[in-house]
Amino acid sequence: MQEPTLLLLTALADAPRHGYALIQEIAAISDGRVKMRTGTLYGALDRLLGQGLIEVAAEEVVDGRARRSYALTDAGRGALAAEAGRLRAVATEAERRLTKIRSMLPGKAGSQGRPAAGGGLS
Amino acid sequence: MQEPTLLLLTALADAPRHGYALIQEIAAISDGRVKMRTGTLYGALDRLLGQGLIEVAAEEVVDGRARRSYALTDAGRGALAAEAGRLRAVATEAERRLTKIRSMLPGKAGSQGRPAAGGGLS
DNA sequence: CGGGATGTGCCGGTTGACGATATATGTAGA
DNA sequence: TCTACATATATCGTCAACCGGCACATCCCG
Repeated sequence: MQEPTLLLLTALADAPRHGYALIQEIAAISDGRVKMRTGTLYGALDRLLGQGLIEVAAEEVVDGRARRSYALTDAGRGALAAEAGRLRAVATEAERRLTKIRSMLPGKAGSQGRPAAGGGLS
Repeated sequence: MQEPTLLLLTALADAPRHGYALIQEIAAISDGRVKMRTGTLYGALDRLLGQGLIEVAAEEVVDGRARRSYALTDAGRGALAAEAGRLRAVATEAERRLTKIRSMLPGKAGSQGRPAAGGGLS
């Protein structure tokens, strides 16, 4: 799962939303850094519908415009929770390693350079 | 940046490593869930070399086998730190939203359903 | 009447991940 | 000895996903 997809599921995590609202919500979540295009959005929406991670929550007409709302399914909630946990673990591990190397003085770091790789993440 | 690439940079974050060691390190980091193939590895390595995020740290011959070690550049460290921070923020936000919806009792959750989306992430 | 916001949808290009495959040496077991 | 496996690097073609761009339609404001 890539970041746009993660952002999309995150934007749906607390309430059902329709496509255009998702674009704005994702911009808000990412502090304006990610401006998802409609090509990405509707492609991902179709894919996630096919995977059963989201479902169509409502199809209404507001001011003459069709508006289709999407919601997370239980599978989608599970997938999002698993993905978020995994990514946060990797991110934490990356930050831990970056911090560690900064705390080591330059020159002859041999013995402490490679701390037992296994089991680091739970 | 996708997850395999993130894992690759993470595996290089505390010490230089050569290709085959990276595959094992990534398996360890991900608790055995990610078994990176050589196709993915060397493709990503070439790409990251081109982007200046990693560099060749050593080229030696051990037991008749060529062994090329890679290390993170300063740019690579910066990119990894930025990426890890961003992903952790999104993951945390996803978990916050998932938790929130679970804490709400069914029926008439209208007023608290949509808390000002902006600024949530710093 | 024009432009911008709202709203959904498709198409083609590019990138990156992946499985398969090739090559080569050292080590352990049948 | 011969075979299989771990170590080690590298290339190829395919496929999924993201992305920019475009098209279409309605509403509001100037």
